[in-house]
Amino acid sequence: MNETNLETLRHSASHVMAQAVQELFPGVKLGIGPAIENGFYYDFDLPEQLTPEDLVKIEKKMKHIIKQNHKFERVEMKKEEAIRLMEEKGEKYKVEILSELEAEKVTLYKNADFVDLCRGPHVETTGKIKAFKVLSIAGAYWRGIETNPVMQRIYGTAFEKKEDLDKYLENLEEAKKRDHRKLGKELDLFSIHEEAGTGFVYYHPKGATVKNTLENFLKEENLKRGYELVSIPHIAKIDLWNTSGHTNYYKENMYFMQIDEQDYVVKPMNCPGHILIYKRKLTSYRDLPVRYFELGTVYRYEKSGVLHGLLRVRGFTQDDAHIFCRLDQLEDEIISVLDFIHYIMQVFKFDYEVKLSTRPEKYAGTIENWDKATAILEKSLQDRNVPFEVDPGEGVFYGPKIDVKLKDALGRVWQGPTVQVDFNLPQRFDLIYTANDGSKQTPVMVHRAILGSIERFLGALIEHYAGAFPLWLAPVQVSLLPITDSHLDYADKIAQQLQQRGFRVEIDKRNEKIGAKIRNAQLQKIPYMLIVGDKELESETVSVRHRKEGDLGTKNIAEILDQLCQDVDNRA
RNA sequence: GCCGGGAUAGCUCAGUUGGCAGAGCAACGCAUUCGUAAUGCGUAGGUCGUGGGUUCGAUUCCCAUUCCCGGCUCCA
Repeated sequence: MNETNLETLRHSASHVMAQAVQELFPGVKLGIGPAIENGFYYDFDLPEQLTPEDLVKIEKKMKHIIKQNHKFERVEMKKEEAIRLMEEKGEKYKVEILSELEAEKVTLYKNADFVDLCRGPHVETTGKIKAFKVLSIAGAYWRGIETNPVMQRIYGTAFEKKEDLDKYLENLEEAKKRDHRKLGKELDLFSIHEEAGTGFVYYHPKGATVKNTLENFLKEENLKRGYELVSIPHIAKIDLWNTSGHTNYYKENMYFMQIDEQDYVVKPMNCPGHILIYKRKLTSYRDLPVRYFELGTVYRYEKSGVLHGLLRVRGFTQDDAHIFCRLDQLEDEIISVLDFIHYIMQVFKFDYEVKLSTRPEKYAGTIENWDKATAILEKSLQDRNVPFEVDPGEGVFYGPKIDVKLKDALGRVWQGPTVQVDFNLPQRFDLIYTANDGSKQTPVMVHRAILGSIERFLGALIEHYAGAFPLWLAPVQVSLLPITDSHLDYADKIAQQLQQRGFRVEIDKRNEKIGAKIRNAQLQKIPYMLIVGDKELESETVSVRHRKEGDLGTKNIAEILDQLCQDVDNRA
């Protein structure tokens, strides 16, 4: 079944659901019921609050309707006539939609006694809907506008075949198991504390190890590519943010404080800081491009309801860089950022999709510059044979951008790297460089982040790997499992040898049987377990067990070190 | 921020129609010294998220508040 048909099927299912709800709860007012990416929903205005039990009833009723195999009939009528019909039925939301339609004639779809305003198309009969499930209830503003009344939205999904539905439901289960908040607790990675403030992350030793490993990796990769490390304070006087314009268009997200009758801001972004560093001296055209990199921690106030584990927080660290260059250098810079992104993404085995966002209605700078920059972004993508889609008008007001969406092991999509051209800040801060003719010119600025926020990326990584980090990232890389207490000294000796080579090692010294120690190490998703008993002690070896491959047999120290080094090098 | 649901031991959860608070895992102790996913016995652990109210008595009912969960809106 192709996508259009699946959409039709799901949309038809949403009609059936609305019909079921209407039969079960007379007096319900209908909102809208579209097909969405993984299913469909329908919004209802109901005096009583729906419960999970109601969902079961609704699903039953739907099955009944489907069994009766009603025909979906297309009815065309004049708009006024349709408005009258919906007014009679008391469907005020439908009337609202209809009166905003410009067409003279509208279509309605009818199955049995149920009529709904709808563009269609639909499957021929309700009986065509075979594999479906009602999933959940949630509140949703009418037409998505915050000031509108809240409706009850019921989500469901439908597939052509039962196998597809089952697979989807299994996928949902798998996603639940991989939830980074659950794994974060189970693997002792991080916590968020009520008394310290929601949205602020505390990394435990293991989580901090992963974060630190990621950060070191990024630093090295940035240095390799000609970026220079900078570092800026977390607080700056409000004047800086007045110049940058943030106090204007970003103030809802900023933390303010007053000290000695001076207003200060906790930085929500790093760019103004990097700009001050650029401005410390006169820059020659020969010095460009200047590339400043920082693991910059920023603080942004986010509405309480949007916070979500590591994925949406109030304090986070960006792998942020700002490139100051001449317009004629822009293309090369963009291309090398694209290569950089590609390299990093394949390290983590993420597939990705690319979007090019163009000029929005409100914008800073000249149209000529916008067109030039957009053309350069486009050309760079073509140059590297990166397939991309254009998101018209989705650029930031200060310049066009390239957004990269990561696809994880379950096929879910995450916001990833971003590359943004900026004409606005160089002007606001009067950035200049001296051109070869001695004139003062304004450089172009590029904002880019590869991982985006370390917090969000780490959250995505946990789910991508289901908590089983590859060896180079694993907080504990090797667990030594002595068979009995008499092997503790030997385990210590091996551990020291591995530690000296830079590996993160742990010894399970508990008075437990080997089965229990293995189980614990497996649950902690530790890549390598080294079992040591009498045999190993005598022969100066270890028994190697890999968390995925199981028993790998006996190896001597040189062999296991070799294997570990290989895995780290391959980032396997 | 908005709508709805929640908060009980370190973790996962049960429970009280208002009357001394429960299990498994983890921790600790003792025994056991064991070969590839859980050895046995015992000990300790709680202002039942926080603040008010109703009541002879509140973990339970009511109100407020904080935080969490599912969405909406917004976003890295």
